[in-house]
Amino acid sequence: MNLDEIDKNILQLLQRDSKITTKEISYRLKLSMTAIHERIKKLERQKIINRYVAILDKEKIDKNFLVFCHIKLIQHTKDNVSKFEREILKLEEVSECFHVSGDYDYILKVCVKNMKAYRNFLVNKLTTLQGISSTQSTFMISEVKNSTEINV
Amino acid sequence: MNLDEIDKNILQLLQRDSKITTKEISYRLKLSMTAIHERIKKLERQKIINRYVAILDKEKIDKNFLVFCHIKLIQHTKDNVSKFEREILKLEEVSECFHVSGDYDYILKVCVKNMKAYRNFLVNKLTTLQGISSTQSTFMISEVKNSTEINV
DNA sequence: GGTGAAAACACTCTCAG
DNA sequence: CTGAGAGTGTTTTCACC
Repeated sequence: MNLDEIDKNILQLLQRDSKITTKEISYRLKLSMTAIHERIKKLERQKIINRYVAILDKEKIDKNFLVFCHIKLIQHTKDNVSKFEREILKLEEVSECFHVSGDYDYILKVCVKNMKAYRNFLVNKLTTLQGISSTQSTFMISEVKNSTEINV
Repeated sequence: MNLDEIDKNILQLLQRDSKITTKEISYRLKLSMTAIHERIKKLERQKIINRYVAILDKEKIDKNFLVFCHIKLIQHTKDNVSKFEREILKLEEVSECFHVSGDYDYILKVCVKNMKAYRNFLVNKLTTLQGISSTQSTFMISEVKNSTEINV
């Protein structure tokens, strides 16, 4: 896993724009195309680069109503937890779900069209799951920063 | 913006794997390469596809300590808010920041190496910003789902 | 809207050094 | 790591449905 400065630079560039060519990277980092190519392939093999994805404009596809939903479970038995987590994976409105410490057990990031769609999600999907003790919704007013980039 | 079923299918495929070739898409959707190519270019021009990025494995690059940091501001004057938001953008540890309704003003998603690094971020970076009334940290125990895909 | 084909080009990938 | 060559995918254009 030992990443040198060149690897880190490559990862930074690819995190910002994965359509950048090895040619362009080799030009910027003053290395041959082959060297850059080998390094990228190695990073992919090591699964340091997990995948390449297209990021959409949430507003343009009418999914800009973002809600953080905090969930408490009734019991934290192994069965309850794993069943809940399996069900969450199936909900397409949930883009992220983290098991967390603190006042509640899970934080969900939910992406829908509007409040009506959120209500529908809450009433007909989320709260039909077994084992939920309470939910608390926090609504996004505006997006200040939303990046997939991590500083390496 | 009117997306038909073909556009939606293309967007779904590209959100899952942006390295998929137009050839492969045309095969799956039973359309010619030319048609697929034209549609992708249109989606890019319309900025429905915002960008293409590489997603890294947080664990492998030693940034798997994820914290949700809830922030309250002292005053919500325009100056305070815009200055705070500008400063947040500069913090590389903050991958996401949303202005939200509810008990606090902002939710930050912070990605660092470990608790020590988080403490350092909190003490030396975040809380040196002016206008913050309080912060509350919620730590990730485990990641259940973490997707960039949105259902179109 | 769509097809299919051809040509030009760019990038990826491999290999010898 | 480099440079060059082969292979593959992209991009554009065309005539046409």
